[in-house]
Amino acid sequence: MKKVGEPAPKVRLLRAAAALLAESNGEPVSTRQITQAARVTAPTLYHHFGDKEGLFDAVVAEGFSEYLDAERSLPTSGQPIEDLRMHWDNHVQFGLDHPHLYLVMFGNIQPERRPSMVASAEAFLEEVLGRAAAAARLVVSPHEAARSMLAANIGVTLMLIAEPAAKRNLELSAMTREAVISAVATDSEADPTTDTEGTPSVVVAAIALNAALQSSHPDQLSSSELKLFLEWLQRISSRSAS
Amino acid sequence: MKKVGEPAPKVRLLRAAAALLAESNGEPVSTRQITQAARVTAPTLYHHFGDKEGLFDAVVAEGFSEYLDAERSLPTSGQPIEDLRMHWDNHVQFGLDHPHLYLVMFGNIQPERRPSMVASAEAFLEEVLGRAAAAARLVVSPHEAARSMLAANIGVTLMLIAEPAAKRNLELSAMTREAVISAVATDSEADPTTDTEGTPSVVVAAIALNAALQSSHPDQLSSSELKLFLEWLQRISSRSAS
DNA sequence: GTAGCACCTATAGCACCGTTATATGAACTG
DNA sequence: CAGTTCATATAACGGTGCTATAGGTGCTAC
Repeated sequence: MKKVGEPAPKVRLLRAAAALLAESNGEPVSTRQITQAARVTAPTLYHHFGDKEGLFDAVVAEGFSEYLDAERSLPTSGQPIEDLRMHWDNHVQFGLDHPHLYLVMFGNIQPERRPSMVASAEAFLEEVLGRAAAAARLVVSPHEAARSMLAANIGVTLMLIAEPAAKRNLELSAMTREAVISAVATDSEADPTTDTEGTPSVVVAAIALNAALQSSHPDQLSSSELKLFLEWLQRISSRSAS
Repeated sequence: MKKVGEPAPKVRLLRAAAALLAESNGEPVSTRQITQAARVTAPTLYHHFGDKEGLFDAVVAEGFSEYLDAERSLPTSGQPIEDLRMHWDNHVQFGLDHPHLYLVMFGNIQPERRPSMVASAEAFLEEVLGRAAAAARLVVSPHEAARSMLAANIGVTLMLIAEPAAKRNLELSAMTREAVISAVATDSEADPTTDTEGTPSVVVAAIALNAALQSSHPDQLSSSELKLFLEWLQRISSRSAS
């Protein structure tokens, strides 16, 4: 029987390691710090996890399962393309919420080391894309689409993590998201052969107009009108889910 | 007793560190290994680089300068969009050639740590995109286009590095490359209405947004807001800005 | 020359790290 | 109760990043 008030040493080790890794800004965390924070001595760590790396792997595995749980619990809107946007945004948000964990999960992947978890994430995204394919909205195979989207998603998230939180510009995410989605799927429900090249997505166009307006202000709108216009433009550009 | 044909200890340390880092598959490399390989004792390392991290930073800095040299020495084809493809592929190739270095350079970026080098890479890409913008082939500002392209480029390269060399599928790169480029630029010849150098004109962007809004209406704006928004958009589109 | 003076390198050692051989306690099984 | 197994603790080993101190080395000034 476990005591209710206090978690088992194994759990305390996991939590202490996760907490210390999250706090200490990427600098290495010693086993002594961890065991002390978990109020446990060294051999306990090695009894449960075999290794320092084993403990860290367990932390990463928990991070992945948390991420996958969040992904799986996202509702299905019925519009496959909209679902893609939701999952993309959820991925980015997870990275920004757990930056250090994310760096280990997606930024540090060694060849032949831990493809299993990333493969799971990829497989899940492929599943979502399978639904888009079933709705005849995909122009490439779900497998390739998933790889491309995940790659871009990771790149964007890493770049957002790397820059100071205050300066983060989520338009980078929205813009790249629309770029990849529009290359992989077709927006219109109708005939998939109709090309979408002539009309770029609303979000990209809104971002472009927003950027253009920064350098030259049109004289067709009064300043108050322009202010409201820019606000609406911002709303269209960011299109934050929820 | 100094041999003339032999590089200085500082250079030997740099080369030994780079070589050992490239060989030992991501596992940590000790200062003792490095100093022994460079046939030098510990204090020499600390005299020249102050720190183990200082030495590694120097290795990374050399990697970056090698990368930037390669980028800068790429010929200019005269077709800006084609240049973008070339630089994208060069980036990927660099990553596949120096996987461990690349992981440190682009996969491990800590917030507030070393943005200067990545910023240089971004600035250079922005420069290339500036030429595309000057040819009126850009739909968004060079700055945002550079960020988006670089993010996707990094994500793709990391994913390619992570999988076994035999199984690497470069179509992932080509596909994502075209996705980002086509979202950021237009393949067709220049539109004469474009006037500004860095960013496309407000009018062009407004027309694009107007067209995009015809096919899909955003749910961020109420119908009454949208009506007014479209009217203003029409006004901006009708005449060129001051 | 040689005295002074920066520079660069070596000897030897510190404090810390990950890890483990060994031992002790607790909990269940018969 | 004895036997077995699991979980934790004591104490220590070799390796690591790093440095206080001291010793060459090549220069310029006299």
